[in-house]
Amino acid sequence: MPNFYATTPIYYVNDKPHIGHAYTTVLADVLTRYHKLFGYDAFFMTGVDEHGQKVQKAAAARGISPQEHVDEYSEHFRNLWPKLNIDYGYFIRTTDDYHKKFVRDSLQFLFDKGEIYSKEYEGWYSVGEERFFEESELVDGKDPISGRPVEWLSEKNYFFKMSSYQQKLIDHINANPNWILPDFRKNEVLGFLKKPLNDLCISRPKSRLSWGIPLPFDEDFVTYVWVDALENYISGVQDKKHKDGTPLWPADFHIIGKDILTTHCIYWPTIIMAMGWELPKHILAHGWWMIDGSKMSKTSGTGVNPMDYVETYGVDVFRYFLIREMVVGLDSTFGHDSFVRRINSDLANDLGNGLNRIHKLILTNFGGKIPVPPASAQSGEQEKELLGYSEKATQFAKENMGEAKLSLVVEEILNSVRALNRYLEMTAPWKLAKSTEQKDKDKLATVLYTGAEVLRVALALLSPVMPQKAEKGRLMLGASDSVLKGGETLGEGEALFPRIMEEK
RNA sequence: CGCGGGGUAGAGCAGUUGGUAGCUCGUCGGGCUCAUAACCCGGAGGUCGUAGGUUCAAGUCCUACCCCCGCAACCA
Repeated sequence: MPNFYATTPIYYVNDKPHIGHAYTTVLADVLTRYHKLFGYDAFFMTGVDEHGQKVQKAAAARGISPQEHVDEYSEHFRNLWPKLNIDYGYFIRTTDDYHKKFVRDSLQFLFDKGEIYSKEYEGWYSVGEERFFEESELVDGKDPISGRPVEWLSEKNYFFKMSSYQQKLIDHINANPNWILPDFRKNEVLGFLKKPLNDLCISRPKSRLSWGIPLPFDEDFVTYVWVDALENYISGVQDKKHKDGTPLWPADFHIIGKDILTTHCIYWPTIIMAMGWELPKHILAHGWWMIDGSKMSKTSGTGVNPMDYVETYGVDVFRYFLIREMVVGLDSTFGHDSFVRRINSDLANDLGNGLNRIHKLILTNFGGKIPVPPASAQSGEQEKELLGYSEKATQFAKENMGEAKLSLVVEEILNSVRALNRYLEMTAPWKLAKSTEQKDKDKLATVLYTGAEVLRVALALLSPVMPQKAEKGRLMLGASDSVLKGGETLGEGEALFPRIMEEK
């Protein structure tokens, strides 16, 4: 049994969950479910990043400890995932003790190995923003964000010798052209690596930031984000194994948004190299959701709120839209009209309606039992052609889930459903039903059986995207898990995907 | 010369290794009546941002330019 381990980023616990988090996690979930469907021992991990300045500040403002704050806020994410039908294997929190130990051990290892050194950092520091700015970033000599004055400050910090792994990283990328997906992101990273890499500042003095993991070799400092956050991918599964006993790491996929490409394709791999670990097999960077043409903003609460759609129209339909609409890698738009159009056209008109057609025809003509097809069934030209669509979709799904071309996979599945609707038009079972001739009766049984089979396959292939709806559809067909059996009794008929009706 | 993405029918988008330009919606006409005002057939509508180049052949490769957008080192 082949194995599969994927990760989402760990989300910053202080953030309010939005469509970005939802999409990344749904994508990971769907990918994982596809691998399960095709016989993999598949697992994915998500979680939250709980340290840092914003948490420290937010907790202070609420008059509670940072730990109390993150205990409460981490639930925002943990509670969201069931609502989105997310079936994660493990949820990691960076304040978990085993994680902190893992991070401290690795920092000590790097320090002992000479990969970490300290130096005085000098720069323009903004007290308001609590960070340094480059000379070039300043606006009129002031903090470009708040406009407040900055002061020249000197501060000791610890640095990771990232620069010494630059060439090794470039070599690895060139030797593994599918390591970073999609392709143009790989080029972007290579472009970035043309310039000399700096070393990476991995600490903050406790005086500035106390809410973090203390450096094992200097307790006056805490580690700053990179090592802490990125190592979750390994620390979270260090004691876990695939069913065949192999460890989960290295991951098959890191699924990330394009904004954190550099952290995952440069910082993280160089840390891994320094630690002597194995590199992840693929890093998949997706695009952003635009809301009505503008970039999603977590601060401006204006316009469409995609998360409301889960509540209003249902989870599975929401998941379908995300997966069908976004070409993995590129940006997409979340718009009300396109949502309604997509759902009505693909799911209500084609799939749901097609299912009802078959259901009703079997109900009235065969007393609600799947007709037993005569021997000639499926050997007719029309049947072969129709079933060809199902086979093509199955094949396409197997081949393309590896590169996560899910929008195309879904489109291919829908093609088989559209073919079914055409097939019904050509064979006109409602006319066959009126005939008394045996050959027409045989054909009728064949048509309805074949039609039901195509739907069964389509629903099975869509189950990673729409787990609940696919299951309901399967029950409607009375189909057992793998095969459609003649003689099985249909389930209750219902509009699986109600058409979204709106007054205009 | 910072980096990257996009510019394809009225709208929104696909277009793998170059070989008659597709999909969904909308629109016009027709059909069917099993079905969720659904479904099926046909039509109209595109000089694939601009200008060159390579090639027997380019939306698809090369060059230059124009327009829109994002990123520029912790917003998926």
